[in-house]
Amino acid sequence: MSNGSRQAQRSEATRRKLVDAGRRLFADRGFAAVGTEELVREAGVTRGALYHQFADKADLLEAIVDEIDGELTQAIAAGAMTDATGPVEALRAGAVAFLEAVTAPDVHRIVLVDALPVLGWERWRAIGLRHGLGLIEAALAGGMEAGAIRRAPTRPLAHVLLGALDEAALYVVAAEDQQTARAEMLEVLDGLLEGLRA
Amino acid sequence: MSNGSRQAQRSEATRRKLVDAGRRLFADRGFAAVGTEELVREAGVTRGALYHQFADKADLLEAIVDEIDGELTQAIAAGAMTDATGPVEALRAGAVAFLEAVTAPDVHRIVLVDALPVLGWERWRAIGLRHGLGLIEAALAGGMEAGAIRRAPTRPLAHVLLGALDEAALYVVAAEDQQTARAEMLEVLDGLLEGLRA
DNA sequence: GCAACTTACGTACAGGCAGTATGTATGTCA
DNA sequence: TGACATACATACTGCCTGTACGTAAGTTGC
Repeated sequence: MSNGSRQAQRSEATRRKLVDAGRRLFADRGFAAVGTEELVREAGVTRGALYHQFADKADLLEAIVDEIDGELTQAIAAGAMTDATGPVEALRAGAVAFLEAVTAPDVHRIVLVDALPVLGWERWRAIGLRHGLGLIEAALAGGMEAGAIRRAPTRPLAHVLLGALDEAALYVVAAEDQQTARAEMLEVLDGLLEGLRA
Repeated sequence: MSNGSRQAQRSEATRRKLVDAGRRLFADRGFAAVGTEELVREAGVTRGALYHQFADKADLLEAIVDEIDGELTQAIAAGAMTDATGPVEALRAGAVAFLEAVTAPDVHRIVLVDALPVLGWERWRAIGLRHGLGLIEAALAGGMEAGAIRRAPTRPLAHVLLGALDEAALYVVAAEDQQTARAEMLEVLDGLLEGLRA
């Protein structure tokens, strides 16, 4: 792959425009409700560019989900979870940060609502494994190794925890009073996480 | 509502045909991949009947989800959970039954994958509250009243548990070896539920 | 038991949208 | 600098949902 070539730069620039436009529009009105015509208009390119850069509309969504998930996980891992006193505390800090960040429409609408049926569970899971799911699984494995967390199959446990977090996020976003909803959810999640201790 | 009138019977019959056909086809290939033409052909009616009985395609999906969710919850509540020795045991029995029943494609594909973005979270949640979510919440409230479960906001807790169950179901269905996946998931869920005790 | 009305369904049409085929310009490399 | 590849532009096709309108079956007041 010719790296910094002018063509590669141009490609990358249009990909950026399409991904950015997709994030905005899909987050606002949902994947299905945004036509490719409006999408490329917003991005300042043509449909030809879209279908040159991506196989189809779902492929663009996959790129968007991957980016959002990556940013989110990166921020949580590098931020809240780093200076935790132990594995359980790290997971709790991650949950707090997650519920905080998920208020942004990008995350919940695109990643939690629209992505699953469009990409199918396999592709969706594959993205998660590279990011949030992987982070949780690593934290769990580390905690078990250190004797802080009761031993259990890490992969299924990570799935279950992420499922709980996702539903918690949707609950908070849809709540009329997000403040109390978030507080209640953190209390609940805290209880679950405490139950993980060895 | 004229009850047993011949018209009402006819209406109910075509509704049944449409709902049944939808369950089969949507479960197999997903909501978006099945056109209304094929749907009514399978049901043995015409598009006119479809759009007379339901406002739109999503409205049909809502009826299907409501029916599936109702059947599932009814079966679990009347079956596994009745002869449990306590609230936590009842929840565990419910989880077992749920993971067992969810292997049928109706449930996971339609209810867990397709329904959310089509109906939106509000409508989706409203259905759940009438069935599975309501069942869990009632079990939790009863357990807290009886002192068997640690006190916590029941509604958010029910959401989180159902989210965990849903993700567990998807995990099991997608697994190559469903037997071990289900066993692992039950072990994990059991741990979470044990953590609920007072 | 018939006429006015409603319900249930059939059919043809219109708009929109995803994906493709084909053309063109720009960049790359021997 | 000429052959080739990449990146994009545009026109077109098929599909699919929802709607408008027509018709037949059923129901109710008198």
